[in-house]
Order: sequence, then structure tokens, then C-alpha cells
Amino acid sequence: MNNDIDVLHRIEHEMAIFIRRAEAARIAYFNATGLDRSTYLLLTHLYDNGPLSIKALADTFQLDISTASRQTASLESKGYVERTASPKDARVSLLQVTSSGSGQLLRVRSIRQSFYTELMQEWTLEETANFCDLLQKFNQTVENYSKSNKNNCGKGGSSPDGQ
Amino acid sequence: MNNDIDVLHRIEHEMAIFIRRAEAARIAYFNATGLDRSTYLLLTHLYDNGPLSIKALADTFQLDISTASRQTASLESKGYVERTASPKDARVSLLQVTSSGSGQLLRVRSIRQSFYTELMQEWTLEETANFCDLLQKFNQTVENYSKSNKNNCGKGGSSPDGQ
DNA sequence: ATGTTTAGTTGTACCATGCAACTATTATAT
DNA sequence: ATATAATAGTTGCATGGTACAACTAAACAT
Repeated sequence: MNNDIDVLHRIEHEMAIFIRRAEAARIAYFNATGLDRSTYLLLTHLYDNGPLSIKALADTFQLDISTASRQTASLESKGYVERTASPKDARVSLLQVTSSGSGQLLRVRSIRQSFYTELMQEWTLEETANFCDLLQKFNQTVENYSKSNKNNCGKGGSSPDGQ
Repeated sequence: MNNDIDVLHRIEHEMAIFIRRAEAARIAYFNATGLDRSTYLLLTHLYDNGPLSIKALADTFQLDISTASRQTASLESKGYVERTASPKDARVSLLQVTSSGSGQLLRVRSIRQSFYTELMQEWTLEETANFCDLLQKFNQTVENYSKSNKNNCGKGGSSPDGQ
């Protein structure tokens, strides 16, 4: 622990606020794009990482497999992904983004980017890049932390932010 | 718009991940502290800003007043806040943190700070402080944005993050 | 005085989530 | 080989956080 308590207190506070705002935005975001965040993230991941099982998705996003199952079912019902039985293991369904799904994904990604562009128009490029780097580092830190916690203390474990 | 599209794309991506992790932590956090985030934030705000009406809390956190009403009712039922009728306006209840509530608040704040201390032990103080500043700036940016949006386009409006 | 705004409550609905119980399939151990 | 475990996935149920709409009561405006 080489961090000053003041900074930690501020981090703690800003995190709580950030998360609160993020939740507040859920409905507005959904209204603006027609895709909820989970759907968007799943779609992104499937788009970039080829066909994957539900279990693999659940692991990636640290979701309960039941949640991943429901989310993919919802994606499937909208026609954004297709599932095919794995040839190697009949328990496994492999999910793949359809062309409709990738169309949605690109559409929403562009809306998201426009949003951030507008939101951060007063920021300098340097600040934005800096924030981005630190945010990435933070996400990585949280991921490592919760993985190491899983090994030590069974499931659940971590709590990266303000609840 | 003076930001590079690459950085915006990365921000967009890291935000989505960040929010996802934040949501994943809700249960773990509650288990660790016994207070959910909303409760914690409300309590913090009431602790720092004296007796406030439900409407004032709703405005601060950009919550529907019905949500704020329920959350404060929950706080009250746990004995963390007390309400007194406003002498000036019989419609208004003024909420105030009880000693039990402030005890809880300080306890949870300390757990949260310990968590962040442990989480970020590999970060330098400079990095942490930098991240904190940028996060604060970001929160402020989002707040300004959603306020200006409210004036232009009616309610709802903004979407600060990845859904 | 009467109509309008405001503070707050309550009913209802929604989404994201987890846990537990279950099925179907695969892997392991003897 | 067969019985026992482990794994992938689904579904039922519960919870938390949220909004919207309909309502009550009080205050304000004219």
C-alpha cells in the first residue's frame, strides 16, 4: 500500500458517483440505441472472438452461466446470433454473430462513439487518451484482482466499485 | 470535437467493460458491507449536507422521486435516517442521518477504502491521483452534459456510459 | 375560491442478476 | 463396463434498482 489515504477516499467517492450515473443512463441508452449494454458487449465479444460457448461468454464477463444463457437466448430471439451444436461436445452450443447482428453492432458502436465524442468535446486529446489509459489499467487491475480472489476465497470475492 | 476517433473507440470499449464490472460487483459489495450502493451514497450525502428533502435527494442523484422515496423509506426502516416534517412546508419531510446511520456510514466507508487500497496497491500514488482527477472530471462532464440535455430535449437525455 | 404546481407515496412493470434444482452429456475411477 | 462425478445449459424463483402513472395532500397564483 503506497497510496495516500486522501486519494483513496476521493477514488472511493468518485467511483460511487460514477456507478450511480452509469445506472441512471441505462434507460436513456437503451432508448437511444435499442440495445442494452449486456447485449452490446456480448455481441462485440462474439464478433471479435468467433464462435463461443455460453460458458465461455459467462467466464469472460464474469456472469453466472444462467445470466449468460438468458442473454444469449434474447440475442438469438432477435436474430443477432445463431447457435450451432458443437461437433465435439453435444452439451455445447456455439454462438456466432449473424449479419443482422453485426449490422446492429456497428450501428450502435457508431452511436456510442458519437456520444463520447460529443460528451468529451471540451477535453483535450491528451486528457482523453490519458483517461483512457488509466481506465484500461483500472479494468485490468480489477480483473486480476477478482481472478486472484476467486482462487483464494471461493466465488464472488471482489467488489471493484461503489455499491 | 478535438479528439481522435481511436481514443474515442477505446474509451467507448473500456467504459462498457468498466460498467459491466461495476454491476458484477453489486452483490459481492453488498455481502461485504451490508449496505447497497444507493444506501451508501444517500447516507454520505445526507451526512455531509445536513437535513434534506426527498426531492432534493432525487435531484442530486438524478433519480425519480419515487425511487428516492423508496430508498429513504428503506433507510428509515433500518433506523439510519430520521424524518421530521419541515416547519415551513407540510409537504416536505426532512431527512437526517441518525447516530446509527453515521456509524454504518463510517464503517462502510472504511471497508471501501481498504478495498481500494488493496486493489490499487500496485499503482503509484501519482497514477492513482491522476486517475482520480480524471474520473472526477469525467463525472463532472457527465453531470454538465445531462443537465444541459435536460433543458434542450426534455427528460432522460444523456447516456454517459456503455449499456 | 378555484385551478395549478409541487412533494411524496404506492401500484405496476422492467431489466440484470444470482442461486438452486433440474436435464443431458461427457469424463473418470475402479 | 459400469457407476459416479463433473460440466453445459435451461428454467423457476428471488432480489435490487429503476421508471412511469395514478393518486393524495399541501401550497401557490390569480
